[in-house]
Amino acid sequence: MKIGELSRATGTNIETIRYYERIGLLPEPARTAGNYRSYGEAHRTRLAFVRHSRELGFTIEEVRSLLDLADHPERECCEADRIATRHLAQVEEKIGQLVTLRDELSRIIGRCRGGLAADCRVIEALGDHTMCNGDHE
Amino acid sequence: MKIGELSRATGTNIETIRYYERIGLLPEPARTAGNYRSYGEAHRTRLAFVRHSRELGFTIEEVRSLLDLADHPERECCEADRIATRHLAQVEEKIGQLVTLRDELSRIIGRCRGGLAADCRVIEALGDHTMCNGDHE
DNA sequence: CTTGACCCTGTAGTTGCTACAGGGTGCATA
DNA sequence: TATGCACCCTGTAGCAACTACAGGGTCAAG
Repeated sequence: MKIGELSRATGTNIETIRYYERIGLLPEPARTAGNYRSYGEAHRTRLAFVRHSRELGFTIEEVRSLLDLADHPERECCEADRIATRHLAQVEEKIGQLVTLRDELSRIIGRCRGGLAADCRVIEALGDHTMCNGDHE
Repeated sequence: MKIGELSRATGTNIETIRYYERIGLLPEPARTAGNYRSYGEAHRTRLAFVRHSRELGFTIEEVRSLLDLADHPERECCEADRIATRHLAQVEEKIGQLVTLRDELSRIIGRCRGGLAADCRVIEALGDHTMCNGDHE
């Protein structure tokens, strides 16, 4: 499989694939006579793992740890659970923040009376933090 | 006011203040004899506006537009409302994505039976996208 | 034998900061 | 007067996680 095929097969940008190789997430594949990268099924599986993890919001370093575990099936797997659990907590925190943000924005918006910026509620609210309820960050 | 004071007054990192000046979000302040930046109340207000906007998740370019409107009170303010509304939509979309993500993660996690990585549900699920319900991204 | 799609390396850009290195300023204290 | 210390200056490089070239090489079809 050439890199373009792998790209299409996994929905990953070609540049991204080469980037993953450079940072050591993907192993260096064999090369053809013309110096083209040549991938097999194992590469596709591994890249899919990486992409899926990234879509779920794991950082590259977390993906590295998860891959490391996947590569060593004889190890304890608690680490994977720990990484995922910590990540879940972060996602939940982020959701909370965004909900606060959404409420703040909703409160600010929609009061445009089509007038001049001088009377704009949005601009006014942005300048004056004390008008806020929630503590965004 | 010296930069350190402005930093404390607005809860903004000194490097960040200088960065905002460099990219033109804050005007260049007057300088003292010793070449120290010297800020006034107007600078503090403007920086507070910027920080507040950033905390609400507006991009630098959006902040630039909003500042531009704030600087021209004779203009129509609909643009501000438009920017904020678009941003609200983005925030709502992001919340939706994260909720999907959270559900996905919850489903994956917590099935660790303390065994070996070979049997790990987390790693298994990461490798196999077809186990997912939602369409994260 | 040339066209076009594909691939290669290497480097620089993106966003929004943050972190130095290597120096200067200004005020209090010994 | 010296010196210590907190603070400030410029300029550049780093972070995450890619993305986007520039400037070239490969390969199959027509």
